[in-house]
Amino acid sequence: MKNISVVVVDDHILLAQAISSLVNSFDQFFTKYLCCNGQELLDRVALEKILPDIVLMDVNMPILNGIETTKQLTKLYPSIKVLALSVEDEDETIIKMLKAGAKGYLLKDVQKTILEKGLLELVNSGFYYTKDVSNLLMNSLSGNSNTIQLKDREIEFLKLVCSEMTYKQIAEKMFLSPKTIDGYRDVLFEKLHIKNRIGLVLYAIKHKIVNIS
Amino acid sequence: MKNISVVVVDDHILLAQAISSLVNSFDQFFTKYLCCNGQELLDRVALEKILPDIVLMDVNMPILNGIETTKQLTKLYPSIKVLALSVEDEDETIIKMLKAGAKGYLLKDVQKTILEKGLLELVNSGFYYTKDVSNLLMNSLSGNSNTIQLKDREIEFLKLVCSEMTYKQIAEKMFLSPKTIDGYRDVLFEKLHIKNRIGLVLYAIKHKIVNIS
DNA sequence: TTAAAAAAAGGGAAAAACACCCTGTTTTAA
DNA sequence: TTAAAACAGGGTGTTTTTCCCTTTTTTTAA
Repeated sequence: MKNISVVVVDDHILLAQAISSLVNSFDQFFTKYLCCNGQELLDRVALEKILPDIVLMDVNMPILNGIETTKQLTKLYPSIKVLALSVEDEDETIIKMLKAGAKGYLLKDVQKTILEKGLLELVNSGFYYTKDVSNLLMNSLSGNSNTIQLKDREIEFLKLVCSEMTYKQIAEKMFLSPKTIDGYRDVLFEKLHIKNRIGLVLYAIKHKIVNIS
Repeated sequence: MKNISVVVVDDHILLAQAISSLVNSFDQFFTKYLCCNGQELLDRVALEKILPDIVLMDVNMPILNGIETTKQLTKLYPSIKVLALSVEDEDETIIKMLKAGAKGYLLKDVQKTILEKGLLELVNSGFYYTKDVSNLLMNSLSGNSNTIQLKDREIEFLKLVCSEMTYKQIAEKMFLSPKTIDGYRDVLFEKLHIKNRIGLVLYAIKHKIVNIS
């Protein structure tokens, strides 16, 4: 009966164990093992002869986050089905996760029956999208993808903006002229419909470009 | 055997159910019911003849958060033991929660055995503190409590600082002269050892005075 | 009830941020 | 291979922020 193996990846051990306990309460599923972060999962899977059927993956994790982990995992082992499980309901994050190869995305505030249903669907159909996620996907794919693309250098700049440094000091740190920094700032103001540096800080934090720990 | 009742309060239903499943796997404990937020808990408890023994309370919740809920709950029903369960490891939050009347504080990244131990201790001793929390309490009580106290108006100001408004606009919104706002800012710079407005924004976000949703 | 403390308001000036103009060079893509 | 886009930088002026001060008003406590 219990023939479908699940691996739970979550940096909060108690939560991982709790979810594992829940999974074990489902008829057809059992938890193979738990991992505290993405790196641990990749290391562990690499050593295995028999791969897990499903990985229940948290998105926000230290060391190697859910998105990166999913990217690498699905590339190396396309047969493993990743179901993202997160508190994060930002469109951008969901899209990123699905692009990375996740076969479904569940918010942590769904009912456990939904989780069971999701796992079953994943086995039967190979994917599972809730209505919300489907709608999101539709909008995203129908040209409406106004995902603002930031360049590497802009992201680097944004990180420094979220500090008490002046633009002059940021320029020094990036080995650029203060004038160039002026340019970066103005471009971002335009791109993000923002008026001042406070706006940049709020944007960077909201979109997790920097992490205030 | 299963004679100690536990109520789980967490806004993420799946997590509440998962933790509940875990609790039910412990010998002496059973989950009485789940709540999605503090208000729901208070309403429910008010209707009951037999109170739960233990409440496993998340700290960050919508509608009525863990701290406020604990305050009210322990005031009305001192016999109920609240065990805080959170991802939050900020000293300030922990102190607040314990001051509110929680009998223990567990991080969500502990082992499930610790949870079981905590629950047992709670029943036997009436409280359960991990080593970390004990140390924190010590430092906090031994005069070393340099918890920076912000005034209501300062908090109101800080919230507005975390927006794209200029100080002049903030002054208007608070019905004060821009010069008074200058004063507020300078006082906070001094208090928080900060150099500029960006510092204020970072502080406010880090200490959850504003919530970037 | 009076002295002290805190809150509110203000003047002035330097520094930083912002806005808008511009010129080249280097990459990228049609 | 050529046009467009991205990148780096310059000049100038305005606004906002920051940091000195001082003064008035309100609150608090002795």
